[in-house]
Amino acid sequence: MLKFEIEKTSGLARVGEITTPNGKIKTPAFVGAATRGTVKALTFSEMRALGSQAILANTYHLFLTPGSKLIEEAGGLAKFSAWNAPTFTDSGGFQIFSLPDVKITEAGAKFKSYLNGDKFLMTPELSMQTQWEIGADIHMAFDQLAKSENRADMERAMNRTHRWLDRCLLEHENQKLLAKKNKKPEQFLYAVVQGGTFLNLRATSARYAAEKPVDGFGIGGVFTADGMDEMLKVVNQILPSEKPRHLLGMGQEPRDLFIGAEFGCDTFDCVGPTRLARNGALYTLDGRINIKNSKYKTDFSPVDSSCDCELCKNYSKSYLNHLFRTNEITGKVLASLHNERFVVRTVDKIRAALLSGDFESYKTDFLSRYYA
RNA sequence: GCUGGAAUCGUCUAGUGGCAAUGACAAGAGACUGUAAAUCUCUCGCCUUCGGGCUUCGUAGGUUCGAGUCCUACUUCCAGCA
Repeated sequence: MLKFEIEKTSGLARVGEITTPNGKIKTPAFVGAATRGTVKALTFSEMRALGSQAILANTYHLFLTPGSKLIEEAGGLAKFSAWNAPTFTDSGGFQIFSLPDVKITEAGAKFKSYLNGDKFLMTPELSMQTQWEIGADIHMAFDQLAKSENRADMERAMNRTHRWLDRCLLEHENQKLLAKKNKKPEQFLYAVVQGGTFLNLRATSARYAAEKPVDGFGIGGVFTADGMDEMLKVVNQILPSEKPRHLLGMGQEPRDLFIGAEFGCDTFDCVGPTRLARNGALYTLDGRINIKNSKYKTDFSPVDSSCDCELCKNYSKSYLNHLFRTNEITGKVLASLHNERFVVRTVDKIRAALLSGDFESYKTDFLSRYYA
């Protein structure tokens, strides 16, 4: 069983520490999105320097290239990428939802490779096998997101997710035995809770997952902070408190992190910070700015004077504006560094505030300023 | 000096009688939440009560119902020859 120690709780919120074979994660924590085994535009030494504790890669992408067997041969994702710290893999379930031309049956999802059009069938079993080969510390169960907000669709996807979870667990147990025999480090499985915006479906899904011998939980299918507090309240009151919970894909908006932590989520991952950065949108305590705007051409102040990242300590908005206008790679690097630092630090401060009992005031101060 | 060729929105460019005029870049703005995303969308002559109105394709004339497109002259640039 995955080791998760809770240091303090406050309502549904908790401060804790997850121990993986590749190291510890102090929670709540923001996990960097490293879909292809890299956080776009950043090196892992930069990620470490900005305080990132863990990364999340994607089974689908790594399955296609370079292939999970190769990563296994290289010694697993943490070693292959030289990240050498805790790793998660997403199951590929999200790709069923987001890619065009995916056919879903009870068996699994027929994908078409975006690289060369090759067709293959991703099943719960194959996802588990692939994740074991990739060798991340924490795996996500292969799940299905509904393609509409329609209740019937949502319920169907949820039920399929549950049936697939059982298959994932069976395969995971097989892989666990195999690993033991081969003296490979243990790897852990999170079940994924679905149910969309329907609170009773969420409750059903949480109850289903709660009874399974999994190591933790992913909460999936969330796309907006609207109603997220109510949903998390329902789900996290049902999920056993002694196991960690990961809020899948949320964190582009700082409010997501506050709501997520307050209502009992321990880790977050999101592509938003780095994608926004590459596209010129930067977080500041006073809200998001678009560094490409002409008004920054002659603004020689830092992006966020309270930020301790490399960008804000050394460079001006004017310089970053110039890098973006001239499409210099370094602009995207510095912006990514800043945004990633911003979210990591925000979650770290949430952790500190929970510990000191100042969460409410920190939250109010931050959100009222950011969304003013 | 002669002989060809060319001048179109900030730049390059499409356009061979129905055109406020193509495309790219630049510029201005917006979007982005388990990443087929260093991507995508919108605006980009002036004015507008959003119906439309006005002024545009080097300059000046002309032909034509209609000219960026055809003709004449001029101006500038390019190439070749002297």
